[in-house]
Amino acid sequence: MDAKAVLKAHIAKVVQLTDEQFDYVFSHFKPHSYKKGQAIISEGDKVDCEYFVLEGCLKSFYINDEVKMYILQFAMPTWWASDYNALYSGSKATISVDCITDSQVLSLCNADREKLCNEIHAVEHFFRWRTNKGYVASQKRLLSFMNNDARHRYEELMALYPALYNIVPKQLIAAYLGVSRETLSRLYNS
Amino acid sequence: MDAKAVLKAHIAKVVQLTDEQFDYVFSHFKPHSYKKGQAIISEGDKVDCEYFVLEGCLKSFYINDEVKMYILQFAMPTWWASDYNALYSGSKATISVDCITDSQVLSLCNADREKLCNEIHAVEHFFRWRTNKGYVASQKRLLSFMNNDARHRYEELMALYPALYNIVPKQLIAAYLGVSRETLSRLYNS
DNA sequence: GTAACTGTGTGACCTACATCACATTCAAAG
DNA sequence: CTTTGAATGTGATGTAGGTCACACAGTTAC
Repeated sequence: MDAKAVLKAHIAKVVQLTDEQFDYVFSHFKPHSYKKGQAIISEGDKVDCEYFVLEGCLKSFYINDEVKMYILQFAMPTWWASDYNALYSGSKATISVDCITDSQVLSLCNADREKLCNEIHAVEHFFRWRTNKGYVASQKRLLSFMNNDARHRYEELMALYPALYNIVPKQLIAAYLGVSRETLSRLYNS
Repeated sequence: MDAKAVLKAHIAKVVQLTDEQFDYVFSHFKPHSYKKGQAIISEGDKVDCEYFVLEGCLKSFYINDEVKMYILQFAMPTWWASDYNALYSGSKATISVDCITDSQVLSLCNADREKLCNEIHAVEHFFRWRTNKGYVASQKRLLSFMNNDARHRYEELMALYPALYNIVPKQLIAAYLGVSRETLSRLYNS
């Protein structure tokens, strides 16, 4: 399935666009190929775009003063990633995004998204829906953080996204769970 | 300022509605008065509405199997609260909402919100904007949870919402920070 | 081949915070 | 004014998980 078909199917799950509307929407997306390890957004960058994953796997992450990394999100195919705070507010990136594996993505810049949302009501509806999803997922993860210990969160993650286990180094899984890699190692070896 | 004016000012910060449009939108909101301690959404309820706070203070919270409470959000005037997962998905409430102080709120039911979003493009834009805000705030809080210790999170919260210190029992602040009330007590007495 | 680098396991120790127990303060109700 | 109960403070002790140190793969670079 090509980029266009993937995006079309993704949007069609939520709203109906005519073919002309979709073609118009799609014309605002730009395809990109990235290699494993390549950065898409780095701390301090001006953030203009968000990214829709076609193939591969991205991560969005924060690195603190002690150079410890925390992963906000793994982005698999048909997921979106960016530093949304920076994207919406126009501030510099504090969240970075890079590639865990070789990846194909489509970029959509903020101005174009807003333009499309303004021009096509259904597109605005789509993005409201998508952000809702993200919001609810984020709340759930927050609760899981408060409520559950590391083992529980690990099992939750593996149940939800078993594919991650093979694709993603365990260091990164630890950084997503908010534990040290040593602790994670001890968790599943017992 | 009456309910109508408060909501109008709140929406006007984001989108422009004509007076007729706003009157129409407002006609879908219902005013409610609640007493301190009164429940608005209880675990297991069918969730039909979200709530816009005019006066007072609500909390949305989760209670786990060991009857420990975790607070997702304090809702002050002009904030919104509900169990959004249940509201959007039609499932039963796992998140509860109740009143920390006597409160005045406006309710908007899910079907009406969707209807209004569909009928008036600007309203859909408003709700997309609002959910964006919530999403970004939730991500920030998640990061703070992973990155910072309890003292840091406490100071962050007090810097952001100093008003909470006077209004909200410290038990509840602890439940928001995700620490025991004993730990919180030790934190600010040193 | 070997070097260098990145990822992972494992032991020894340390710390932030939870839990339990009880004392105290404060506010509401009689 | 007294009683009751909720909210808060504080000590003693337990534990999940962090940190540091080092060993041992598995890859990539030469």
